[in-house]
Amino acid sequence: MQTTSAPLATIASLAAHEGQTITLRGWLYNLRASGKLLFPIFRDGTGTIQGIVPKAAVSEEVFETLKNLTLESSLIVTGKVRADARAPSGFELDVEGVEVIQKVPEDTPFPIQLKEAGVDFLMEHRHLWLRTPRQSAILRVRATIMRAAAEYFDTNGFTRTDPPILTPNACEGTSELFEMDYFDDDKAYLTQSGQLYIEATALALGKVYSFGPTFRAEKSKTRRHLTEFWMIEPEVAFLELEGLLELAEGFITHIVTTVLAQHRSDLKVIGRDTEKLEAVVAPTPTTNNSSVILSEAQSAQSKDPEGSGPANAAPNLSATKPASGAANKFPRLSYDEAHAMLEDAFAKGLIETRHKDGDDFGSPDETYISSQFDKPVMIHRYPSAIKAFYMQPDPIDPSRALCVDVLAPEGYGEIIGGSQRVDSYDLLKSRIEAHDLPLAAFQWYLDLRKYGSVPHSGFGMGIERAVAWICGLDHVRETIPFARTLNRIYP
RNA sequence: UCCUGAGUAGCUCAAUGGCAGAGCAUUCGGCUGUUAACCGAAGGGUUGUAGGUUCGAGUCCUACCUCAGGAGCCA
Repeated sequence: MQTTSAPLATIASLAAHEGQTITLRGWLYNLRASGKLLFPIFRDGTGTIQGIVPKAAVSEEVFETLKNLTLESSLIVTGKVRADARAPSGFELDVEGVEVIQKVPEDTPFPIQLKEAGVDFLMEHRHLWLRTPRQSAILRVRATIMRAAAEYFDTNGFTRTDPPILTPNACEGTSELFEMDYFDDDKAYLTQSGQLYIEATALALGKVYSFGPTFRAEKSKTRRHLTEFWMIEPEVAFLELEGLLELAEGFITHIVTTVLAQHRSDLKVIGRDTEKLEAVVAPTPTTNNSSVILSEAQSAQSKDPEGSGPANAAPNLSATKPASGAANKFPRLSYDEAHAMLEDAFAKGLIETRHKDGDDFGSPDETYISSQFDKPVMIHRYPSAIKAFYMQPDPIDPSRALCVDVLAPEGYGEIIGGSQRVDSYDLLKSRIEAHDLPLAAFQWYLDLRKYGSVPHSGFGMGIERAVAWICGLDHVRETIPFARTLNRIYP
């Protein structure tokens, strides 16, 4: 077998090798046989292609080797690339030679079947499940989402400053944190957010972001929760809430645009309806929709360039607009407007439980609200009482926090949570005390308000929820190579 | 922590309280254009665990274990 004489190629690049004899290195994904004609399907990590092996066209050895080969055996195959209308990808491989690297034993066949399988079984075999085309496609899209997210900040003047993963204590209690011994008598906790630390780096560097894993020991068992997940968090000095909303719009728009540009075929394998994603990044039409008018009024305020003081002097934020110049506005609702929408829906019998004014929104509430729009919806100014201690009160109504939750469309729920931060030393100190948090542990955080405090804002986006939404998945466990959930830490 | 549901062949699932079954996978045989191929045959079982009711339990009862979906909480 002269399998190494032909040039190496990947399946994804076969269109460029039509008519040539090439070598592929990969695995046997499936095998069909029809008498003296074999149809092996090869995969190599970049895609799959069907090979054609007529008994009369190859040596007895090659035919028998392939005929008896087991699924997921590793191999090197040589063949000629030929366009064929019958092939899903448009190309087939006329096999000329094959070299088996390792044959999967017949008595221990590859456990992941092409037919249906249950969640428990698949998760128990996650290390092998990853080989299936759909799972591979999801991981490729995830990689692009992570790259595009970092790229958006990298090209807009942000400096990446990653916070520690081991932290001395919680920012909001320790019950949701993973605890571990830290030498002698100390305890350490796995971070649940780098926010407090990047507030410090933002005041050092202006515009910063962090990107890394975070951990929550919440006993949540839902399609939206992992105990270990990745979060990307920007934090910007001299940025107020309205600017933060624009930042989130530009950020999400860039990510979705990039995925649509680079992963059409992967999204097709995953089964994603890309029209829903096109709608997200479509330039905002001028309409009479009240929430759009509201958002334009607000952004007009915040865009006032040298206007009302240092608070609006966020540097270069115009650079975060889409390069095309076309504005992509997401609908914006205040907490009160969202509550009114839910009241209306309850009155019409569209939701089962009535939302109580002053309470946070539940999952069914978020699902209803986001289903009213084809773009992500931004809900701002929640009651301070149900939000974190570090959120700046709205000067117009101090009972409201200058915060925002971004809900993904199609019922995917919250993917971004952010706020303008308290910048007054005295207010922050009283908030820490009111929340019964240990003042000593927050001394460094209070220092940030003592030495040149400025208005500043930031948000965090959970990568897995964003991937689940963009890929149209029904559970975040498929968005990360090895999901960590309440009941599973294997493999 | 609470609510709901599910555990039967390697996988996905059937089985009125009365003989433990099918499809896929595996093995063997057939088929020169198959698209999760198809056709024929074979092997494959401590019905999650421990008790209980009954002439008889996969099926009914109790406890426990495991998993799933949801609530709360969050990204």
